[in-house]
Amino acid sequence: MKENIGESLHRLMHNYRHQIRAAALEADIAMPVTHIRSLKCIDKIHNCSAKDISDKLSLDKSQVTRVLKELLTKSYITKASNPENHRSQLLSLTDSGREQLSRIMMLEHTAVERMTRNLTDHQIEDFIRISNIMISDSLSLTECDKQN
Amino acid sequence: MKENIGESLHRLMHNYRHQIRAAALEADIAMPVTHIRSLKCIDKIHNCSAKDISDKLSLDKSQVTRVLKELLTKSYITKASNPENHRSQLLSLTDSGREQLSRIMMLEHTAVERMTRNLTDHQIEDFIRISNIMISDSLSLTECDKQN
DNA sequence: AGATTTTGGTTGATAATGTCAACTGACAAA
DNA sequence: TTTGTCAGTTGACATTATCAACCAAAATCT
Repeated sequence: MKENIGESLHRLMHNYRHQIRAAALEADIAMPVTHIRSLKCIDKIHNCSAKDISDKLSLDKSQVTRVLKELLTKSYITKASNPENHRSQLLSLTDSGREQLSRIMMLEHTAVERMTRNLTDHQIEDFIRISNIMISDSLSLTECDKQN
Repeated sequence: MKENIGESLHRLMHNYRHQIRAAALEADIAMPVTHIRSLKCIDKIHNCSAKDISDKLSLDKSQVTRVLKELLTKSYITKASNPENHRSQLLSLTDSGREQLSRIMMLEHTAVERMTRNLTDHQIEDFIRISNIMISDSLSLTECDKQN
């Protein structure tokens, strides 16, 4: 039974991305999922840094650098140097970024709503809880990885 | 709460792949996850065709063609023309493919075992059941897509 | 203080995965 | 026989992931 977890994950992931992407296209918003996730992260974390994104989203630092570069050129975010620490940088959404994000959030919400329409709130909570247990179990094994 | 499903999925997926890949590397088996999944599919489905793989794994046909080509050159599988239908092809594992797969399955098993070590069997079943509901819910919305 | 290490971020290179459209040959329906 | 569908292939490209080398700021050590 356990052996099926991998396949379930793959298929679920695939469908989830597909939903999000399709919804975005329908609304004439063309943005890769990674960019969306990054925007959300910047919105959520006050004075967010690239490191924060890399940590929260499990993305490689280099990937983050590139995503941020694109978000910058599209003027969805701004980058300010941190007076407290000149290594890091303070990221924040511009008005247009915030606006874009809120449109995306609505789309995502309806997509998730569809995907979960046959689930009870209880099941959804279970699902997230179980996911988080598995995530932290995997992480506790890779703590030797200084990467990311 | 529901909004977190996406992030949970991403992180879980990322960690799962990482585990599998790390385990494979440790055992000197270098094979992309998609190839592994395809091998498993061919092993599971008797007289498997490329279409079967595309369907079961939610992979694009073109992706499947390329994966099969590589598996062929590595002699993990064989391709025979179907006497019943000259459009499709019968895929099957070679001895070396079968051997490789069984080694991988052991690795994956321990990886999954680790990831789920703090979960009860009941929780795992729940997780898979809920996943499958979400998958079929998404699929029922994209049935207009003739692609894949 | 000066030397060393760590940290946050950047760049380059490349692998793996996903998506789309055009195309072939075999088959099916009309 | 024409037309349409199906399984698979190919080309082109976008997105995501991984790794190593690198820089400058900051923390640590001695």
